[in-house]
Amino acid sequence: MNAKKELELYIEELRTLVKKRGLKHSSQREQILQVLFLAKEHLTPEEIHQKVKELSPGIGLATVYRTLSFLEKEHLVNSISFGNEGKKYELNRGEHHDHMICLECGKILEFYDEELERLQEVVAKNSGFKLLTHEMILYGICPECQKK
Amino acid sequence: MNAKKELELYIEELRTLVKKRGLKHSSQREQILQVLFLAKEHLTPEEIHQKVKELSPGIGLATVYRTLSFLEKEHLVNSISFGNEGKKYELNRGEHHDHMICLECGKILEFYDEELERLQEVVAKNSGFKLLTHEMILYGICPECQKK
DNA sequence: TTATGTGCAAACTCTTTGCATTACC
DNA sequence: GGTAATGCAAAGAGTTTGCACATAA
Repeated sequence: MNAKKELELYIEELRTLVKKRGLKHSSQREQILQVLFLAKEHLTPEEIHQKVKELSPGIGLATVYRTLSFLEKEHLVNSISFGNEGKKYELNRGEHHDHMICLECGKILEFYDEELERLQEVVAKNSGFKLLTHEMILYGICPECQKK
Repeated sequence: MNAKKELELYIEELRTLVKKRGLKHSSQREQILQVLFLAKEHLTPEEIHQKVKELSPGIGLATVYRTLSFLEKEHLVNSISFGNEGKKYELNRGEHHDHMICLECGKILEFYDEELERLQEVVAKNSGFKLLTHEMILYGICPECQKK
């Protein structure tokens, strides 16, 4: 499937969802989704605002925040926060993953390990805790920065 | 070892550290450490400020922030942040653990699982990532809230 | 005595909210 | 036409910073 078609699927999902909630569609929300779709990395609200302004010059930062809250609540995007550096957002592409963050260059790597996921379930169950979601961040030095 | 003696050890550690850095001791820092020592749960800077004011009524919130930064940098305390709810601090009692947070009541449970720790090392190594530390938070519903 | 720590207030950053206006259905 | 979404500006919350004064060494 090519990227354009894939993007259309996400937008379709957004339209369906908006309708289901009795809300109205807006080009701003669609464009924010598009920016997240095209992003190769995790973006801050501010960065998203900058990029969306190329499509809708007049868009306000508040709209970005409102849209991100909505999209996150509806699980179309995920956020990751670390330290005091604020939240960063990424499109929820359906495949759960966790993150490694390089303390040297700030790069965010993604990973997924089935065994780790399974063990978390076990640990939670052993405490009588009903696991809904989790966040695992490994901090360290990425391969490139180690070479330096 | 009784609690009083244990606290004195932490304070001694603080004094040593302060000296090593060429800094000066202060009663405020000592009392913030004491509040963290006595705390049964993770505290926000604001909560710490409230509690320390019982010992030093005139202490300023800025001092709490400055001290927490210092203590965290020196690994005498750990912080945990989730969502937009700001950071919470706990005394570093030397035993690493991770957290489960109840999305219903906000309670923070601690846990430690050797196998999970080991697997994280493996996963990082497989990516050529040099693991230094990590943060794992399981979100869900605690046993008490499930009963309701 | 001299450099560090503190308290206070102002400044800053990130995020949310109120309101008049615009856009969707 | 009626309701939700937007843009703007102001307000909030949390945290940091500058500066004069207090305090430890």
